[in-house]
Amino acid sequence: MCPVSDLRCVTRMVQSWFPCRQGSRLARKWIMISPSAEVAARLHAAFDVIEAGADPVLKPSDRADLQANGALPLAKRLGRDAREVAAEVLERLDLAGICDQVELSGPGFINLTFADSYLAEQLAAMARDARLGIGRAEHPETIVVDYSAPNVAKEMHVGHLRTTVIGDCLVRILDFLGHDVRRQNHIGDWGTPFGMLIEHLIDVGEKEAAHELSVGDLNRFYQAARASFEANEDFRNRSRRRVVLLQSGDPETRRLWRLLVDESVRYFDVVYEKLGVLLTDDDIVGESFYNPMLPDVVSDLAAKGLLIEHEGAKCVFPAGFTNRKGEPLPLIVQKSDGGYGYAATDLAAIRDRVNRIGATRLLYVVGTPQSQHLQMCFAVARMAGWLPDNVSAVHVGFGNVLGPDGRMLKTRSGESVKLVDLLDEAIQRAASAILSRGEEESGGARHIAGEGEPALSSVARMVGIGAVKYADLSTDRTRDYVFDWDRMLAFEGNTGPYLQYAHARICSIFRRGKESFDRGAPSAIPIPPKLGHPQERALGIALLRLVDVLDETIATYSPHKLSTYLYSLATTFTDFYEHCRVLVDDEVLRRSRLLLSELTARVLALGLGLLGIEAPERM
RNA sequence: GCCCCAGUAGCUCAGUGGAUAGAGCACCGGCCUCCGGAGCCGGGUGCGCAGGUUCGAGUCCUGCCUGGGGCGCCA
Repeated sequence: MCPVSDLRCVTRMVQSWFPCRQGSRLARKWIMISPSAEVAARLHAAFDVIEAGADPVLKPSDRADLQANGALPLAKRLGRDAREVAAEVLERLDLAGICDQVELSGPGFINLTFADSYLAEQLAAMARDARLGIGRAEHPETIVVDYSAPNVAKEMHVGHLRTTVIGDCLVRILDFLGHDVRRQNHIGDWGTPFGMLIEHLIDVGEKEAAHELSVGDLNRFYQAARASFEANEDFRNRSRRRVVLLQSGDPETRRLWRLLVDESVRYFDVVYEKLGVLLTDDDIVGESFYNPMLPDVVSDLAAKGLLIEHEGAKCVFPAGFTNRKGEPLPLIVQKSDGGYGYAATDLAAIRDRVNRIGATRLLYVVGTPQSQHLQMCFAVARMAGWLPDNVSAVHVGFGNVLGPDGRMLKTRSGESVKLVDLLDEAIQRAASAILSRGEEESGGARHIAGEGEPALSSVARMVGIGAVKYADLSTDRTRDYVFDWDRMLAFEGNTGPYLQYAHARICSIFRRGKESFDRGAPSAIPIPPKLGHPQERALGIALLRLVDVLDETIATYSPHKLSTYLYSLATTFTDFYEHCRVLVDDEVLRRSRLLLSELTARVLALGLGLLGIEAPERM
């Protein structure tokens, strides 16, 4: 199996592209800008002389720009003095033109300070590149991302928020890094509930049912079906017969089923559109798609001798899973009544994704409660040979969305919150936040007021949806997080609106200075910026971390690492902005600072874009 | 009972085995004639508990405590 760190191709590429004294290999189709990776490559070379493959343990430092701690563990292994080993590394270390200070400190730390000229050149190169120095993967993978997965004829609720937002973010980043990303929306469009739903559809009338479903009144439809099922013996019998008809392919039943699916999908599209995610109808590969493959899944498992019949059910017992009595825990593939469990569908999906799609990596953006189920499916798929060693499967799990009371977010009446209601409230709250800022002396709405009502509603949508997404993507996905309107919509702190505002303010500097830039194109002023002030230098270094941050973000599928970086970049820019006036008379200095400002805006716009958040130029 | 996840400042959260654990919010006191206040400076006995590994532990290991979740035919 590929380790997760395989996606850390970015750093590895840099290391292989910038080896010592092999500058000719720089002539590549695209560039990759990462000063720390450059330094790492040279440190590796120096450490290799002492012990091949020794890790320099390079980190950002508060005592210099970078620090290499690798001499300490290496000295320990060799039974030598750490300062002595570090000194030997320094003798072999060639950082000419890159660092102008390299010093040995403490018990064996190596502190490294970049030469301003090097940083300035790297920033100019970053500005020249439409992709801001982010290269494409040398060996692109085909990566399936399974996310969102709502159920037909059931409301999309707050529980679908995280999978959809996180999954979409990972898709955007992987795609940007040059991988072949395949979105898979595994909707719940099959199973016994459809007998009940189709019978209810018949009772209500097709036209009325289609209307209810397409406008998003899914809860009422589902609950009414459920109520009939529980209250009415005749309805129950009809429903059961209908399930049999559906599974046997009865044309009229299939037509009614298709009606349910199509109307639901139409509604999902409305929600996706509002949320601003990439998912389209082409990404829908529902459970029904795998239905014809299930018998083959079972027979193949049987042929491989993995299937064990237990209490009438056909099961596989992967090693390492036990139940509450300590007995082996089965993955039930076929139920005792002959029906297929969802495990069978998941196994069929793995086979399909590996064989038909040709995936080398499978990501499942699914809540942590499903962890055991997915691990069992992966284990069985490996036993069956459906998941070869060169294909990895990863559960990208996430925690719950909690209300202010610290419990799962619910409405006052205790129902789950409709996702579409939540999004509408976000947009409405954003609009009033923007308007109330406009009433203050120098606040925001007047800056877009001239563009009329559509501009306000457009910005409100970007800010409101962005706030919800950012709140979700700015904390470690494995933890639960508390949903708090006031905090996520604040223009201060680590929030979406703050970052959007930072971006808009930089755009404002350009407007005032009668300057402009194109966020998706090479800069018009790709000059090496002056880094004489500490704040200019700090901003430059922050900008040059972008590639490393994306690398770290995708290595653990943790969007919050990108969020944290963007926030720190914005605060670093604020410090620069306070100390270094951009629109000065000195033309050289003005262009230099405009370049730093432009790069910051472009990094913010790109980073927010990768999170699935839009960055308006005015707000 | 077994397994998984989480526990860091009053609150919400960062924190690659490295040197003195950081932000934001809230609170108090000062400051700023300035590109849209994105403000600035000062004010804190915080890593659930106890062991262990290590030159070095918020981070790794073991046990416990607390909270959430999962544990055979729903998906």
